[in-house]
Amino acid sequence: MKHPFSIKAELEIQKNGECFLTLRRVELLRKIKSTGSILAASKEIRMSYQQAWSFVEQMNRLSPLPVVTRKRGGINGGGADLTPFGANLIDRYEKLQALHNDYIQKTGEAMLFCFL
Amino acid sequence: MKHPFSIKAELEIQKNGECFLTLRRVELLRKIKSTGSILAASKEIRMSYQQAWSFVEQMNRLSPLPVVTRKRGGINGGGADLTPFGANLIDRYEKLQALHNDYIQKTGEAMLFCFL
DNA sequence: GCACGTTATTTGTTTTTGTGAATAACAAGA
DNA sequence: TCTTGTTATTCACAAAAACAAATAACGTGC
Repeated sequence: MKHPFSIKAELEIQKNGECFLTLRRVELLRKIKSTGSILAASKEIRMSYQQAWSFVEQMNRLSPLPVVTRKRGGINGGGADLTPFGANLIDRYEKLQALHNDYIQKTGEAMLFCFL
Repeated sequence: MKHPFSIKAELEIQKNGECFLTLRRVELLRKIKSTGSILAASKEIRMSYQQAWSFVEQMNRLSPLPVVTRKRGGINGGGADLTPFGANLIDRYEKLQALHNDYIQKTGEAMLFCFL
């Protein structure tokens, strides 16, 4: 039997105080990788295309190297994909997130103690 | 310091998915303790009284024990103060926050690596 | 009873944020 | 040239959150 309290802490990577990477954005990147399209990715994770596009735009702008490559027109109307740098990025983020979850889970007990 | 990237992660304590405690709320609680008034506290941290009041209301509602005691009317028109439980709460939160900041600082390096 | 200052509550406005729809731009292939 | 499906862009609307102001409720001291 546990108390109904829990601790949440989402990682956010910033550049100059501007948001660069979050869990939601990594989710988007993962879908872009698997679908090859910003439009398809946004639909799958229930995000408006415009927001998905602006996230990609912002990440590319803040990043020292491009995260997503995009092309329009062509064989299938165009598409998008991750750069190797972008793929590396989500790997690192997910590992860090996993470590962080463990940490929160463990140290959070000390806090949640007082609710028993 | 080299690259302009940084990692942020704010602790949020929830009950049944509802927000119970955040850094901002602890800040409010601290000011309530020092001023003895929700109104004065809200002014000092530049938060509207209504928001401060609703935060206090929500925290008290979610907490197993009251966090803030309030009275209206009386000698100085009324006032508010922390319960011992509430005071204990901000102590724990701040310690946890400090530990967490250390952790983020340390493990974040592994992530920020790839921006060099 | 009246003044005082805070809590408590309501109402309307503003600001922010996200969304949906519509459209242009694009480049390959038929 | 025409079709196709995506990226890129704009605009108006919707939903949510924050805010300001006004007002009632309260209890102590005068």
